[in-house]
Amino acid sequence: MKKIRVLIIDDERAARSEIRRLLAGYPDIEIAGEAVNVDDALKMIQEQKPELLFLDIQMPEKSGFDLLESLEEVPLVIFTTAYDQYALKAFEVSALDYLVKPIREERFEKAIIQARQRLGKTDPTGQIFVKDRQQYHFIQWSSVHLIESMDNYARIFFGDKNVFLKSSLNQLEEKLNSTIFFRINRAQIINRQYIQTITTMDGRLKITISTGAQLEVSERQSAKFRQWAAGK
DNA sequence: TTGATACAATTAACTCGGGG
DNA sequence: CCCCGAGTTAATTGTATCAA
Repeated sequence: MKKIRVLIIDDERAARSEIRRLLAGYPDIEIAGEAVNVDDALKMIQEQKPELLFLDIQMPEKSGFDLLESLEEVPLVIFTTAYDQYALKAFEVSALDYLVKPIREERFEKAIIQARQRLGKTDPTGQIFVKDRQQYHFIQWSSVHLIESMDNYARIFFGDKNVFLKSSLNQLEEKLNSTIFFRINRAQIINRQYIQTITTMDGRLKITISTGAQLEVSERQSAKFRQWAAGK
């Protein structure tokens, strides 16, 4: 069985060893390391590429949220916090799970089971963590149907929401899985899994995505799009 | 020192028309 | 359907500026 590699991030020694102790009962989980602050965690994540984080939210200097925001690829996250669930709800974060300290064993097991399930489902696109105004979002790339350029930023549409990301379309295009995402013109990237209909009006391709939005593919990209669509 | 904002320069992408 | 060229548009990047 493939082991799940986890990283424990907490400024308090006691909290880290508590998680270590709880994890001892799970042979399929391997502790890739411990970090005591966000900067250390950043380094370790880049080196170790853990699949799961146990992340404390409140830490001196930078918070757990700050850490996630600065990551290009965000692993699964189980927040560990002294806040109660209701206080956390205020953040509107939809994490894999929250564990409120002190952590009960049954509760911990539940979280682990969820993590196993999520890791079992292969999600090829991964997720990002974005703050938009007062809201934090975990965004699965697979849930993103449209990305539009807005000045130097990108507006990412997912579900019925959208957020700004401090990144240009070019940068996103490079990093995104090109088998799923396609640049239909210089201002828009679409997720091809959300394409509903493709029509052609005097040579121009028009795509309707599942939100009902009608998008025009530029002439140049139309040619590439045909190739790409044929490629699969 | 950082971060946000503004503007100008660059350049890729765009449209349109004309031919294979 | 595809390619080419000329002229236009706008996304992106770099530089400057100002506030915290």
